[in-house]
Amino acid sequence: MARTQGSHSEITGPKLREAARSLFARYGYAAVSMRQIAAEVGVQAGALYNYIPDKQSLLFDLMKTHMDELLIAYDGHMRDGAPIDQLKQFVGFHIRYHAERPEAVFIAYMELRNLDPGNFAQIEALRRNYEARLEEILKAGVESSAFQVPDTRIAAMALIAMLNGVNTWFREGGRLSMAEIETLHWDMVRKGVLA
Amino acid sequence: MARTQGSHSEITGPKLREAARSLFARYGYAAVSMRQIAAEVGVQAGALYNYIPDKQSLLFDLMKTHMDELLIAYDGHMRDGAPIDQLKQFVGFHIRYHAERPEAVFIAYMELRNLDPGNFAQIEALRRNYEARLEEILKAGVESSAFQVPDTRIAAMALIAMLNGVNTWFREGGRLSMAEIETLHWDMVRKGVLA
DNA sequence: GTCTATATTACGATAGAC
DNA sequence: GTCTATCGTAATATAGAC
Repeated sequence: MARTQGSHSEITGPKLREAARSLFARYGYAAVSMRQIAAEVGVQAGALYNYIPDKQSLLFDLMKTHMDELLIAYDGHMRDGAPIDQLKQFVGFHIRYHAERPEAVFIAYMELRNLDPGNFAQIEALRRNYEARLEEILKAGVESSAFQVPDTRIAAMALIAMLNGVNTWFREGGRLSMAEIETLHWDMVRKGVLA
Repeated sequence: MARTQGSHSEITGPKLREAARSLFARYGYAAVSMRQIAAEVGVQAGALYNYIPDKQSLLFDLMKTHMDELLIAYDGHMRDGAPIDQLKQFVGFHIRYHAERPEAVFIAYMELRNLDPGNFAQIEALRRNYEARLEEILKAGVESSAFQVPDTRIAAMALIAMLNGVNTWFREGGRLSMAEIETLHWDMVRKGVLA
């Protein structure tokens, strides 16, 4: 510690993203200054521009990376099975994956309006992509008569909204464990879509 | 029009709140300047301080008023009945009331982190108050064996999260009417809690 | 009650030394 | 790659004229 000058490209880059993720999640993109981020990283504000062209790119990078990783993780996690099994996998994956990275999740849906139009369109496309994967499960369940869902699009959005709710209040060490919360939600989801 | 000076206390006050509500909802509290609000109202920025002590008070006033009115409207809307009927009333009330004032709703849950600590505590108390009313319905239903809900607190939060989801995508004139959306959600809620 | 003008502070971003 | 210093702009809020 205590070195105030010198080259640190391999650590400053990641630290910059971590600091921005933490601060944006807590105070919001518009309320956080480049100077605050720099202080958290341990450099002066000007030094940040060796890593990013501007503040907007930093926000976009965080959101794009989060969505890309979400889709990759989802595809790696899912196994074949009946619609009811796939739905259970989705619920478990969604709750746990999001609970493990609350900051990125929070930013991804609170800061959409602070994205430039072109950036917004890209993130929106990824979000719809994820939503569509749940809808496909619901559609398959309706076709096999396992589910009774009058409108799979609405149901997919409603279920994701419900599952996202966990992220607004869950804290490690609270009254319920993550596993219990998962069970309780799966119970409601299952009953809600079953024929 | 075209009068650029003079007294307008009876219209400027409400116009100020309307402008702030609209701009905060669209761009976020931190991203909106007093000058922007003043331009929307049709006065200079300094004139706004005849109506509010500072920007923070303006945000708090919008959120406090919204929550107060929500609770009053809820109490005026609810009628006695079996838990299942009360739950249906809650779902209908919540979806419609929130759909009618999307800006205030959006602000009420996106701008919580921009409230000063004392203001935050007040709004949080009102929000928990509203949530508790749904939980009471669920508890009554469990006691009468009409509902099977293992954890009424979690279920209340999950259901409200699901219903709030409507506000993030509903637009008048879309594929589905408000009544259809209400029916679809009631269908899921009902099945999700029934014994 | 609103205006113009301004005090004070902070912002994002850049330039040039090391 | 990071520093110090700074450019140009804009923020909240206030003062005093009308």
